[in-house]
Amino acid sequence: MKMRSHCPINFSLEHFGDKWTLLIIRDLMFKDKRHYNEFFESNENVSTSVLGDRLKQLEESGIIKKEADSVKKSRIKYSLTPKGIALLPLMIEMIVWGGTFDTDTEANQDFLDQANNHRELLVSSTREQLEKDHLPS
Amino acid sequence: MKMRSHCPINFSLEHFGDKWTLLIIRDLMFKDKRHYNEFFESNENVSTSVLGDRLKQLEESGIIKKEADSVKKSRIKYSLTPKGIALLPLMIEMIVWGGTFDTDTEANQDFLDQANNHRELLVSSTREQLEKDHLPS
DNA sequence: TTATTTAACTTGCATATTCGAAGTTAATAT
DNA sequence: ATATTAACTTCGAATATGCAAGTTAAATAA
Repeated sequence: MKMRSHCPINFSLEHFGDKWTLLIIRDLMFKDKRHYNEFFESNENVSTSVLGDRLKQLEESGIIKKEADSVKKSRIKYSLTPKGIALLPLMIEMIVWGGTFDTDTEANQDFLDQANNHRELLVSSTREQLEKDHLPS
Repeated sequence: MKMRSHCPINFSLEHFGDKWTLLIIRDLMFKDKRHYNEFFESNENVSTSVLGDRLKQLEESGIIKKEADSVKKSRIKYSLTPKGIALLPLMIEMIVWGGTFDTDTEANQDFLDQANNHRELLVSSTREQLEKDHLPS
């Protein structure tokens, strides 16, 4: 990967500084989506070519991983890695900022209140659940 | 602004989901840069056309504002608005993630330690300083 | 006073990236 | 045997980006 600089913000942007990558992470993290077609059916209408490309890049950078679904072996299941789960605090801040400044937000008010008033608890309980669902046991 | 959805994460991405916007915010927030040519001279080599476009969009969405420099009246000074200062927690999480996973990071280790161990204090003290420097008194 | 420099853009064009529609492959389900 | 589901690939068109050059207006230097 060609890096413009080793500024940590730039490093983050090189990994997910585009309009689509974090929507896939959102689906994995907060919407229990684990399959290609579920990402494809999201509200924001990603195209198959962009979706395929982003999934590939996320896997290459170790943020997600693919595995055969335990039920149907032809089906591919996507999981967050520890590096992907580490994006949780950032994602929460994205929700807080967007939920605060979009007058028509769909953000859950309880979630916003929790994020504002009991952030540590929200982060740790969500992280625990993600580790159960995504990391090998 | 055409919005793909009112998901708060999508709302955030519509505002700064690209490779350049948050680098301008970084310069304003952490590097004391307040002028066009200072942003232009950043390590990441933004082109003038993209820089001009992003400054315009950030102003239109109320994240930054322009004003005449108090010293030279021909000079334009950029400031963060409250909506821009509200990006501070998000920016700190970008620094933490990037600083954690880039083996060659330039991130300041003290800053990372503070963000990990005394986050509230780091946020509030930085916010206070930004309010002094950027908001009208 | 004239010339040069600085600052903040704007424009035009070549290149690169992204998009959307359609096609492909392989494994089920009927 | 046929249809459907899932996960992609491919390709031309639309869009965004990068680069060089040009513009404007004020400030400083000769």
